[in-house]
Amino acid sequence: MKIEQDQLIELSEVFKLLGDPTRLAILISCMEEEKSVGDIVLMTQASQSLVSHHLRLLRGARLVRPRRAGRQVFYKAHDAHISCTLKDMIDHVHEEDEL
Amino acid sequence: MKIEQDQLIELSEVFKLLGDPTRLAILISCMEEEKSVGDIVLMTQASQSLVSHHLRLLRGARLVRPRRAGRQVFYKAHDAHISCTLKDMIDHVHEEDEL
DNA sequence: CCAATTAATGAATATGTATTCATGTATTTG
DNA sequence: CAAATACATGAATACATATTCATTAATTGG
Repeated sequence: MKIEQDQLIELSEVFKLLGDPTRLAILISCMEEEKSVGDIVLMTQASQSLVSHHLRLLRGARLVRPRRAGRQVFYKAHDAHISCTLKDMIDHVHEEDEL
Repeated sequence: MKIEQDQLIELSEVFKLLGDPTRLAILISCMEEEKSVGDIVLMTQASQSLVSHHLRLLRGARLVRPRRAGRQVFYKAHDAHISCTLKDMIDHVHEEDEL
């Protein structure tokens, strides 16, 4: 397995973003359908401010993308590949429980 | 996508481990074949101590497994699923470069 | 325009963690 | 057994980052 230094860092930065439970929950919550920030706040039980901060990071890494609709902003997982990888790993975690 | 709180945390802890470039490099370096700690030190250009510390974390999460042979200890990626996910994402990073 | 709602931001803090340095442990060889 | 090699560990430090609090910006409805 070969990998350049740049790519290594790039990759680890994505993992780092997925490595916080709150942020991971946020990403998962808008993996299948668009969710408003308010929705995400409710689902994750995190403060509005914290959710916004995390969303900014996820946006910055292009892991989610925003769509403004009136005063609400809807977020959705940006990349299908990320979604699939996530689903795979979630399934993996589920399987482990069944052993 | 449903996921329990426990699993969310478990999953984010795995990502957190992959989220450090040095540790990710270490894991990648022993993804296909066993590598001694010394080999890993050479490949990653990190200090022996740092490599050992990271290996302990990776061991703790069962991401790698050790095998002692004389004075050397060989490490290898523990789980095929992790390896596959990693390969997928590395391939993904490669593809992005070609766009 | 004003008030209300929804989201984003900046600064401050508290906590976590990557890295180093010095040292300790296991194993082999002479 | 002594010395050398290969790896692990603990404490200390430096750095990063998650979270909160207070405030600001954007948008809509009255």
